Amino acid sequence: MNIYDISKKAGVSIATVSRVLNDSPRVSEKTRDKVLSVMEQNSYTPNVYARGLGLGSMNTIGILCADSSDIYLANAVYYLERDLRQHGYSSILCCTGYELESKQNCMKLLLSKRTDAIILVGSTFIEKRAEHNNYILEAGMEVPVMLINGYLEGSNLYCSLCDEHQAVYDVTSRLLNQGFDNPIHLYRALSYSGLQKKEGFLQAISEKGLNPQDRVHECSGDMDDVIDFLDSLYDSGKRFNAIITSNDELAIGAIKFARAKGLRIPEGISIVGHNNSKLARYCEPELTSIDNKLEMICIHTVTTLMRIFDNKNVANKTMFSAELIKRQTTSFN
Amino acid sequence: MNIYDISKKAGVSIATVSRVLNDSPRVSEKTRDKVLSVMEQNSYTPNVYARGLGLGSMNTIGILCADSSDIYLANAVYYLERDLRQHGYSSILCCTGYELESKQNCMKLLLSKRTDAIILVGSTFIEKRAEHNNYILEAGMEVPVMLINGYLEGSNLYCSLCDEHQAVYDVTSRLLNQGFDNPIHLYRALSYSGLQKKEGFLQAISEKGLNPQDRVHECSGDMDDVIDFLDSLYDSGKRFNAIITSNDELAIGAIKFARAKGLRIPEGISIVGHNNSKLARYCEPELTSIDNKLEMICIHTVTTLMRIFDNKNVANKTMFSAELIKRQTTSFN
DNA sequence: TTGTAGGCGTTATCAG
DNA sequence: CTGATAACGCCTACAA
Repeated sequence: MNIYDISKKAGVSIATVSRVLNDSPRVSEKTRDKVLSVMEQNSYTPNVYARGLGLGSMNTIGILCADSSDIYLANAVYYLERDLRQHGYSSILCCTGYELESKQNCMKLLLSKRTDAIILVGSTFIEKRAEHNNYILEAGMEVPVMLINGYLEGSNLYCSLCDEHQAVYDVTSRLLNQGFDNPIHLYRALSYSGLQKKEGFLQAISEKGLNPQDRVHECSGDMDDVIDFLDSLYDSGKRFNAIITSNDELAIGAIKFARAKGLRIPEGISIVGHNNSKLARYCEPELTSIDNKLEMICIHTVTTLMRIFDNKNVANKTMFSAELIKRQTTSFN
Repeated sequence: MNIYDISKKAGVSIATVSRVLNDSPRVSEKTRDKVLSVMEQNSYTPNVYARGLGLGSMNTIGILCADSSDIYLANAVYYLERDLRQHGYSSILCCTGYELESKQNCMKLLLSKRTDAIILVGSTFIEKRAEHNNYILEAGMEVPVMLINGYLEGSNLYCSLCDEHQAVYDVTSRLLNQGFDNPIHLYRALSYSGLQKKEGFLQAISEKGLNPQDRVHECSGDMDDVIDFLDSLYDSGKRFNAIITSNDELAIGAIKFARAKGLRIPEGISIVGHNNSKLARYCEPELTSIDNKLEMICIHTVTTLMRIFDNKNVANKTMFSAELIKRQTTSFN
C-alpha cells in the first residue's frame, strides 16, 4: 500500500495525498477528510525509507556510549531517548566498549546510517592524546556532535558538562578542614571527566600543603578489584582517613574495604562517591555522593540539538554546577 | 557523491558499481579494484535510505523496553545491541514506561520505522487481560516479535525465558525445609514473570500446608516505599522470617528494613532477591539472588532471530533453568 | 485548491 | 563480465 494506491482510492493525485500526510494547509477540509479516511481504512503507513531518500533524513539520532549497562550511562541513555522521542526523533544505540578502535568503528557505523546527529555519552570518548579524538572532529564535519560530560573544542561540537573539578575540589577541601587530613583519590580512567576530578583533588590537597605522592590511584576493573587494591595498599602500611572516588561503584568497594578492616565510617574514615546514582542508596552505610546533574545535562543537550536543527544560536559549551548529596559516609553538618 | 559519480570516475556503469558494492562475483578483478579505489579516494558511502527503499529493509531491529535505566533491563539492552550489531543489525531503542497506552504507541512508532523485527524486553509487556496484548499479536503480522522473559502465544512470536516458577518454588521449599517457616513474597507487578514467581511461591507454601493469606504483597515504587511498606506491616503485628522478592531492589529494601528493626540476617530472617544483578553485591550483607540467565536468553534471542531471517526452523518458546546464587542473606549450605 | 513530472540513490532484471 | 533501464515510494516545484 503506497501513496499511489491511496490517491486512486481517494480519487485525488499523489501530491494531494502527500500534502495531507504532511499537514499542508493547502488542502480543502473535504478532500483531507476523504484522504484520511482512505488511509485509515487501509491502515496505510508512509514508507520512511522513501521519505528519507527524498529528504535526506529519517529523524534518527545516533547515541554512542561505552556500556549501556553501566548505571550512570544507562540513565543518560534513558533521559536522551525520552527527550529525543518527545521531539520526534528516534535513537539508534551503539555500545562501543572502552577501546579506541571500537569507538571509531561504531562512529563510522552510525555515520554510515546517516543519523541527523551523534551524541557521545560519557567523557570516556575524550582521550588525552589529541590525535585520538580526531575521529570526533571529523564526525563534526558531517553532523552535529553532542558531548555529554566531556569537552572537546571543534566546529560543530557541542558540550554539556558539570563542573566536576570544582565539585571534587570543594568536597576535598571540606574534608581537610574537618580534620580528615589524609585523603586519597581513586579514579577509573583518565578521561576528560576523570582528569577534572583528579585535578580538583590535587588542587585541594596542595593548597593545604599536603604531599600529593601516593594519593591518587587508578582502579580499573570491578568492585572486587577495588577491594583487593585497597587491601594491598593498606597491608603495605599505607594509611588514609578519607577516600574520594570518581564513581559510586568505586566508593562502594571502598566501603566494603573499610568495613572488612574494621574502620569506622564516617568517624574513622570518610568516603565520597560520584554521580549520585541509585547505588549510593543501596550500600550500607549509604553513600555521600556528588550529583553531577545528569538529567539536566541530557535535557539541555537535546534542547540545544533542536535549536541547532532550527538554525538558532547555541553555546558550544555549557557548564552546570554539581551538588553534594550528604549521606552516612561523611559527617558534614 | 553517489553511485553515478563513482561510475563516471571509474569509467563503468552504475550496475557494475552496485555489483562491487554488494560483493557480486560477476565482476572482473581488474574493474573491481578500479571501482574500489575510486570509492576510497572519494570516501564514498552508499546511501542507506536508497538502499532501504529498494530492499525494503535497513537492517535495524526495534528494541522496546519499559525503562532502560532499570539495571536488569539495561543489561538486556546491552547484550541485545551487542549481539545484533555483531550480526550486522542496528538497534533502535524505545523506552515505553509502564503504561499500556504508551507501550502501544511505541510499538506503533517502531513499526512505522519499518524495523526488521521487534524485541520486547521484560515480561512487563505481557498483561493479564488478553485484549491488552492484542497489539503484540498484531505486530507479529508485520515482523517477527521476540519476547525476552515473557510468554505469549501467537504466530510470529518467539519467546525466550527462564523457568522462574520453578526457581522460586525451589528456593521457597528450601527455606521452609530449613525452618524458615513463615515466609512472605514481595512482587513489583503481576506481569507474566511476576505471576510465575508468585505462583511458584504459593505452590511451595501450600505444599507445606501454610495458609497463603497475607503472604503475598505488591510493592511498587522505589526502595523507600518497600521499607515503608514492610515497616507498617511489621508494626501492625505481622511477623515473618523469610522474604522472597521478585527483584533485587525490593530485596535490598527488605535488607534495610530488617537491619533497621534489628533483625539478624540470615539467622533471624532470610532474604532472597531475583535477577542476580550487580546490586546483589553492593548491599550489606550481600544478597542471595536467583540468576535468571539473562545473557544466555539474549544471545539465544538474537540467534533465533537470525535463523528466522534465514527461514530456518526455530522454536516458538525456549525455556532456560535459573540458578540460585548463594550469598550472605541466606544460610544454605 | 489540485495535478503533473522530475528527482532522491539504490537494486535487480534483462539484454548483450 | 558489463550496461541500460525500470522499479522502490515519497516530496516538491511548477502549472493549471
